[in-house]
Amino acid sequence: MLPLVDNVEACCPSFLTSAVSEEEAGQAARIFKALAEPARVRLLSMIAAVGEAGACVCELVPPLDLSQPTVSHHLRILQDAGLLSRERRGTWAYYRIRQDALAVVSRALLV
Amino acid sequence: MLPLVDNVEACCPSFLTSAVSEEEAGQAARIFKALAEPARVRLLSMIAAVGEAGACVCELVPPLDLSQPTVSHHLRILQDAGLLSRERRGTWAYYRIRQDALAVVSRALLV
DNA sequence: GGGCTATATCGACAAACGTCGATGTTAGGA
DNA sequence: TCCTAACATCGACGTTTGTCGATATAGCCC
Repeated sequence: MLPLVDNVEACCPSFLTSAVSEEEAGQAARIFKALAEPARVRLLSMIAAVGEAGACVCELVPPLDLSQPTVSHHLRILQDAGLLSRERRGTWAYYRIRQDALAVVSRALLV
Repeated sequence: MLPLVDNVEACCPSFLTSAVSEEEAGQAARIFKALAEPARVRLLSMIAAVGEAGACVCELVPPLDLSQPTVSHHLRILQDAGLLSRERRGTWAYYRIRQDALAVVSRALLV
């Protein structure tokens, strides 16, 4: 699936200066929807905390009190939204924050 | 209902510097949930666009293709999240953006 | 190849959510 | 006081979503 945020400039202009179009609102809402779940906020936070090294799924499952399939499900949603990138190293999968994507969302909220 | 964002300093420290607690994640997620709907993004955008004057419900219903009760429902969710303030003037209800609340959310997303 | 480990996908189910029409509430005007 | 207008709440319905156990896939090692 195509990430919702793949280009810093293309998406989500500040919707506080002038009314956004129906399409822009839909794109913004889909990104916010990815963030609209405590488990996903914690995942994003934990992954951001380890920085460029990336966090593997095996580190992320225990802190959350959720099954491994559920954690994989949430990671996929964050990745589909363009907020995470995924990299395989051997048997493990490492997730990293896409800071540019978060910057876009952050900027969209400012006047 | 108590707004989720009623104090700029109290809520939502940046969750990108270090892992947030379970409770902080829940608070952040509830705010993002309020934004996780195209109709609500458009409402927020339209209300922000008119500035301090505030927007009355009668102006907000026609552009969205939704019934008046549904629009009232969305406005309530945004207000409960602390993103909007409401004021009655005669028969009309005027909604305004709470910029400080949006600033909190925006800052939480930055490194 | 066979077995083991890490992760992803599938199918199902309950809970949450968006939507509407109908109705309630509040305020202004005749 | 009665009527009308603006907005909010209620009750119901279909859809979406989070969750799990079971299963599939991918990759390492013996």
